[in-house]
Amino acid sequence: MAARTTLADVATRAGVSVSTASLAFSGAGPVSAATRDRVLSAAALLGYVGPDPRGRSLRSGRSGIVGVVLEDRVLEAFRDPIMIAFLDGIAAEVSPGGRALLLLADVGESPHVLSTAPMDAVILVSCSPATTASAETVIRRGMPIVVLGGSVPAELDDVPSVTLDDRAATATSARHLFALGHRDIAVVALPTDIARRPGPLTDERIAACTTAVTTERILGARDVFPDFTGEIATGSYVEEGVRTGHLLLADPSRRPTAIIAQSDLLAAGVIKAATELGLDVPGDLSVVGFDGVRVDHVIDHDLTTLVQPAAEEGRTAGRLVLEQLAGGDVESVAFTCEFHPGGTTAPPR
Amino acid sequence: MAARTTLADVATRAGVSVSTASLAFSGAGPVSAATRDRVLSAAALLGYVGPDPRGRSLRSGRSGIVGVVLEDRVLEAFRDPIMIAFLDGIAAEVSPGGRALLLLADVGESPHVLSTAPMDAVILVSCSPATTASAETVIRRGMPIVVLGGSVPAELDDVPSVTLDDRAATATSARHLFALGHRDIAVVALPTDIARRPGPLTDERIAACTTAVTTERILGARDVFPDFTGEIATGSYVEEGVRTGHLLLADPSRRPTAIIAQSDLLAAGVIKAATELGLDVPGDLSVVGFDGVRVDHVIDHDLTTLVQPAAEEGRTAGRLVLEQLAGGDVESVAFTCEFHPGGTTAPPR
DNA sequence: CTGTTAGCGCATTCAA
DNA sequence: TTGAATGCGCTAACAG
Repeated sequence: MAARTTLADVATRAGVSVSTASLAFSGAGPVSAATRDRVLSAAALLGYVGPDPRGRSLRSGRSGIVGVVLEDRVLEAFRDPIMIAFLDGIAAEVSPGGRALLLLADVGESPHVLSTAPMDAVILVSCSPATTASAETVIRRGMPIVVLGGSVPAELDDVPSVTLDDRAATATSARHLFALGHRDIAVVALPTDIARRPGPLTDERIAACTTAVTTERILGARDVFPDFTGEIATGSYVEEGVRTGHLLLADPSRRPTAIIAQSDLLAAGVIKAATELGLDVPGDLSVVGFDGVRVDHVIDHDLTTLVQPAAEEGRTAGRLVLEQLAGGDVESVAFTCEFHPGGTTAPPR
Repeated sequence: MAARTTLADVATRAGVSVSTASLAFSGAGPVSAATRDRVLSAAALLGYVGPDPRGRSLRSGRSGIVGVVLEDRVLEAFRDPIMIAFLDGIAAEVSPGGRALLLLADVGESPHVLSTAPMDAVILVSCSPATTASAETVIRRGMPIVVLGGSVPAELDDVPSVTLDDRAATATSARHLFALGHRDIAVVALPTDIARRPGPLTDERIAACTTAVTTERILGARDVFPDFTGEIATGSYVEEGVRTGHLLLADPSRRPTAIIAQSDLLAAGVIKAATELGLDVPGDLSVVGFDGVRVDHVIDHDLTTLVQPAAEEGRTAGRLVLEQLAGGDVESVAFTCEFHPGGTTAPPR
């Protein structure tokens, strides 16, 4: 590994000073076309690709990197298309500035990276108390933070965030079911704690819930149906919808007429479970989802759901980061879900 | 934004020299427990999180970042679970060392990042000629590279890679179909060029194919069936399988008895198309896939397919990177697919 | 328009 | 076991 050629080498070769060479590359200052050409061709000759980011970032104080913190490991996090849409939105907003995304997945496993990784700012995606703890590290580093995804944990109240009207939105779909005549519903909930323990959705579990999104969506259902049963899933996966669906639908004598699933993947799973049990959706069972992810590959229904503008949320999170990096003051942004009445809800038999 | 506290501040506060403070943090050198404690508590007092990565990386020459280059933008790239598995494998291998992944998606759009992003090494995932062009930049930067995913484009022959026996594997599933008695098959191919143009799979298109994976898998089918028709998909998506499936199955008089899909998602789509046309799989049509991704949410079949060890490939790519960073010489690794005989193939009617 | 001068924050020599 | 000095590669002031 030969010694890397540096800007100084290029400058010498071109017969100019280092600072001039620097300006020639950054294009920031006034450099005559002739000198720039000389510098650039000298660089080409020496195989110099451009200023070393290490020196540059030490000097400028900027790395051009935006960290994206995910609670889960990659494999789990990206099973839910909503995550991919978030990330895509962030990338779309941030990349044009020449910035790149540092993926910090499963941060609970190695919290150390948060204090050692070179970044200019951080976006916390769908965080729970587990990640908010490590978020303090980031704050101490003096870096801008934005929280993205669903509701914001109370601990991060003062951090700019991109949120969703989880409660109101869920209440909308609940009212839709109520208006259709449903009185006996069940909820398939997202995880309520970091351990992702499954189990019946009891008042105790609800009270102990540490995941803001889950709580809010439960409250939205409560706003319309004061009383309902439910099951807690271990994550937003189709097979968890199938599992919980079977639990809720197995006993015909205690079978709800409608199920509110807290994600589209869970809803798709519930519908599959219902079909397996010989139930017709929406004839025998109404199902609503949440997210507005397209699940038509999975089920042959047009799912009644709440569409969240995931890509737009991602972009907004990116924008809030950029604005903070530009020195601006930033306000949280709240998005609204749009109710999509599909073909999976109908009056109860 | 107050001036950041530096290691020097901490050292002063602790009444030691900067170098001692440095040692106290890195733990590399001999420091008495007493002094280390003094340094650490001084740091805590000042809210010092740890050495600034900028200074550290300039000095050490290492950023602790591994770049992952994806051809597509995030939204498209991660629609295929195989990509997620790759990334998860890479992260699993690389994270324990405190390293993080820099996601460089849709690099064609902003090739500049490749020469400006702080990285120690780069993994090119499923690259085509489009990305190999920009790979030269990385090579000129003197950074280790590993190519991951499918077959390697000829241009990157000399770069260490993690490959798959695409051709031999496809030949295996083709022989399976042949042994069942199929003589009239069709292929649903992955994109053949960067533009992802769809269309019939003609000899011209095959000859002009710039995607190594696609070519290899076509050749594998050719090894058994010298002659077949086919359609080119615009990507590894279920709906593309549906679309191409309809094209291939619409005309009953020219309907193949079996379809080789170059990915499981495409295969799932083909099966959906067949079902929509009232065909029974495998009764009226046999279908094989490729990848070994679990698509049982999408179709109610146990897909006959070729299982590639995606997570293992990702891990290996990560390992090859780490070994190169450690100064080691590295050999390419070739993986083998395992044929999984599922329930979507049977003798033709 | 170009050159000179200073560090950015840290890890690593080498001495003490 | 600790401290003093040095420079990693670059950019931003300022002076010319």
